[in-house]
Amino acid sequence: MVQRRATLADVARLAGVSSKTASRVFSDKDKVSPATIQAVLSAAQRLRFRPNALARNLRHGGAPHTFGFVMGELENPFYYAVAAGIQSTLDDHGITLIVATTSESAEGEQRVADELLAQRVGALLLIPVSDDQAYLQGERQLGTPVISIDRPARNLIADSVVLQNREGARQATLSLIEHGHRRIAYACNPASVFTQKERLAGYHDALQGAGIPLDVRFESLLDDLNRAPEEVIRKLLAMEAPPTAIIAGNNRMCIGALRAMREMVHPPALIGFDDFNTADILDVTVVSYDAHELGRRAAQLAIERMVDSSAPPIQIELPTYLIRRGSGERPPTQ
Amino acid sequence: MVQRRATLADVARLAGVSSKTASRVFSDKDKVSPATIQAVLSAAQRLRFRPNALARNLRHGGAPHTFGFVMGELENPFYYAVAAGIQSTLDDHGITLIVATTSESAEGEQRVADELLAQRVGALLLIPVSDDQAYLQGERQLGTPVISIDRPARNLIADSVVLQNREGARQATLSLIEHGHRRIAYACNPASVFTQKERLAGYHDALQGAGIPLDVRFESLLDDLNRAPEEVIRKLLAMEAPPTAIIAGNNRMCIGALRAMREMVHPPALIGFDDFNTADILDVTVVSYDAHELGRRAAQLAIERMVDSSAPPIQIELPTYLIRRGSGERPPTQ
DNA sequence: CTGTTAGCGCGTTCAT
DNA sequence: ATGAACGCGCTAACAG
Repeated sequence: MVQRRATLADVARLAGVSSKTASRVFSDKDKVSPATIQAVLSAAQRLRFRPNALARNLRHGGAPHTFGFVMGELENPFYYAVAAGIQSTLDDHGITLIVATTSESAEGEQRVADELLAQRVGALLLIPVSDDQAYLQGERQLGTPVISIDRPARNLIADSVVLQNREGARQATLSLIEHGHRRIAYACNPASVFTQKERLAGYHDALQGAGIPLDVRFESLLDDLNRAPEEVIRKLLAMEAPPTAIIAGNNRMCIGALRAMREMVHPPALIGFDDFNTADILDVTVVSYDAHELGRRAAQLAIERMVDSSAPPIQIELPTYLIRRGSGERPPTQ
Repeated sequence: MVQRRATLADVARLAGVSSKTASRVFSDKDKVSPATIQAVLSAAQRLRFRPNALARNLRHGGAPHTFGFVMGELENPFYYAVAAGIQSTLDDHGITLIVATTSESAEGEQRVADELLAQRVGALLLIPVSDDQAYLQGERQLGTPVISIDRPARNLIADSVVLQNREGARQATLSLIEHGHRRIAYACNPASVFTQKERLAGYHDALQGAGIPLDVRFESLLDDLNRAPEEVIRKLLAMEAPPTAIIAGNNRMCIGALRAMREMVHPPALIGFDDFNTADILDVTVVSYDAHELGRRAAQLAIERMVDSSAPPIQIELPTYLIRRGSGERPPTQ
């Protein structure tokens, strides 16, 4: 039998007090006599009372101590580190984080963001997957902080916390050049997203600075979504005058590269973007960064915006670090 | 300037209709004339109206099309896969998933679970970290489905979806025995959680079945939370008459083992529990399973329970598979 | 320290 | 096809 859920009024009745007094027990504990508190609490327990946050937040005009986080790619460890970073900062401020996830589609993003905003969360953090966040414009103007993580929001004035993608890729490329490479390929997939465009630009910067012409053949495979990462790398290495060094634009591509190079006697040099679990064991040189910090900074920004939502939007850029483990320091094989 | 947020009444006024008519546009679209719909929608847009889910759900007595998921360990890739599995099933049913994360503490679990329930989610999925879920008892009796994932709930009658941990560990151990090992260690940390106890039992089953006595020295390091995984393995291998094979009870321990064995000429055999990203590249034999499926089944169960909450609780067990990649097939070195 | 009144924004009666 | 009034559960304001 589904029994009716107990309300504050029920609890109050059982405890022999007014509903407001009962209410106070769950918020303003201070101003209630100990005896009354006891009576109310035991009544609540008997009735299995659980405060209705919906009603409470409705009354309060929102849920300012709950932040929402929209996460697109559920399978990417990087984003969990971001989530953990957000979490840790919010924990210190007594703010609850609710994460709404989607299966990585533009509509999905908007749907869950709308859902969170409909709950009147105090602030919204998101990793954009759609290329248009205009739908959040109104919300921001109503004072809800919106913070974009990893990529800037598009068609929306919002704060953002991103990586120094361009500089990171430039340094990786430079390091390869210093180790004698001249045929260097950048591989990624998809290539059309912000982070990849930036990294690609950094790669170009370095080549140009060293007077190395772009080899357009190497770019022919960019953004080939139909091909598995491993295969993209194989194709690159099967060219004549193949690259002697490869920069993998993300985690997945890097691991694909490792698979492709598994049985090669003289594998090309490899630098990955994004550190990973076993990179040290596999001696993989990577462009690393503090994903936790990305989340922490975003959360801090959101909290600051709660106080002063009219401040001009800012963009924070976090540094990257080249971690040399061997794979990126191999000299050219020919 | 923080302007007041528009309500349905404001929209109705601007559109020149009653608030109920405006309301219908956002729910019962069918029974409103197209012209009115247009008028209301454009008014809504002008005012940047966003429906207040708090009010709506309050009226409805809950948010049945939103499920909550309590996830403890944010850093464990296994749980992302579970989350993704849940998501994919809920997507098919138009249900939104909100994930509340905790910093892996018992109080954290209860706090976020309470928060979710206070939002009156339709169902609660959780990976227990606390060893007592009695606090959810009342909720389940009120008809909210509670599904426990990876570990059964304790002191709570609830459905659960778990792995065949014991059988998986038994098979791994058996395989090692068949390859000639007799000094086999099981390493994990923490060891006090359900999954590890089960796996340890499976390991014991296999040893006993083969008439191999337990070597208590190998168990002395179980649950040594002060020691990093890598160090636990080092300690094991530094014993006299060390194990010739190791079963790592989870991901972290397995990677720790790989680190510890990195420079060994004749590393012991190794089987890990939980598959991971680069296990194929590192030739690591693992006990694998379908983490996605774990999430999907849990979500299905929750949906079924929404319809019939009085059905007796069931426990689903998902199989594990030994994936032989080399590390587990090495013969004993002495 | 405690009770009364009113209303948060919406949707469910009933009417028309 | 549309509208009026009431109430979901809770708390801010004001008593007392």
